[in-house]
Amino acid sequence: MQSKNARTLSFETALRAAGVRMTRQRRTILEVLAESDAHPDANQLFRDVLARDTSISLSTVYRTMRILEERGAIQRHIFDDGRARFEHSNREHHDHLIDIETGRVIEFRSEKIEQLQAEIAAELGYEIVRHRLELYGVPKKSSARTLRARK
Amino acid sequence: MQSKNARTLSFETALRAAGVRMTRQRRTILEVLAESDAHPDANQLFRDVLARDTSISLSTVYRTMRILEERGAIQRHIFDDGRARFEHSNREHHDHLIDIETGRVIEFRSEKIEQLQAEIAAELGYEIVRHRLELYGVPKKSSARTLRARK
DNA sequence: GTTGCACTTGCAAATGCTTGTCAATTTGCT
DNA sequence: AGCAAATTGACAAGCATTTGCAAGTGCAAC
Repeated sequence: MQSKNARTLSFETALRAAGVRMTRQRRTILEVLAESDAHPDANQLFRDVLARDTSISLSTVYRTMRILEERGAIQRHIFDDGRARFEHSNREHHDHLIDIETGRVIEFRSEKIEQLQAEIAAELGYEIVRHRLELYGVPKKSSARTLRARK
Repeated sequence: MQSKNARTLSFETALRAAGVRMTRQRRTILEVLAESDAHPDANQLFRDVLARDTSISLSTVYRTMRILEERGAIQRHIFDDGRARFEHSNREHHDHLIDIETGRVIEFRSEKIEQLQAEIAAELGYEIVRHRLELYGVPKKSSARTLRARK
């Protein structure tokens, strides 16, 4: 509770410093986004936000997302379904593994892959500005992990 | 010339075997796609195709792309501009490096990265069905490659 | 080569997500 | 409190892509 507020507040402070006015709508949207550990799309976010404040429009959700993205406060991901999904920026960089069957999004990070990417780009004469790595998969029936978990 | 026809023909044969009727429109679209070494989007493809046959509609391009994708004959990529781009499947798997400044798409392949991806997925209890890896970058001013090229 | 019918096509209208317009409201500064 | 500028909600518009439908075409069987 306390930590959640702290997280939201620091978020607000940073945005205020960047010249973003704190409106009731934005505060609510930020709260919802801060508490969500998923990767909601605009509509999902809109619905979640509506549960707390019935006077927020979808336009505002989109506008807020755009502003937050420009300020670097959030990140926009577009997976294979074509819709934009949002998540906080104030966390470590990571890539995504998407469960094709359920749509669940799992985050992961691999230093090795990051490094290899940089090497490959360098070989091609490029410097990476950003990248996108998404793995689409299905749960393994009999992975080592599953077997271990069964014991 | 000869090889181009051969490529297009084998393409046709395979599709016919898969139960796809060969219409004038589809043949033209396939030809254009087979000759293109770029990653055209629907509109670009449409324009290229129009140059050979004025009686082909954009709908047909889209419909054909969908059918070819379902048959595994082509692959669909959606980069950061949000539009779908198409390319032949009858080539080795590869990933993409996109030049942010020019939009140029460079293909590359890394066995190591492929392997790492599989390992990561396995650790998370998943099996990869497909993946998407895109590097967005800018040309390096002074890479080893550039220096070498200057000599 | 003709026939028949399911498959295709072009066109226009519809879709789904996202952005733009604008009058009315709200924010943050003084 | 008072005001300029930023923000909002409602709705229209934009864009890539898909779909409904009437007319046209490929191709397997005759």
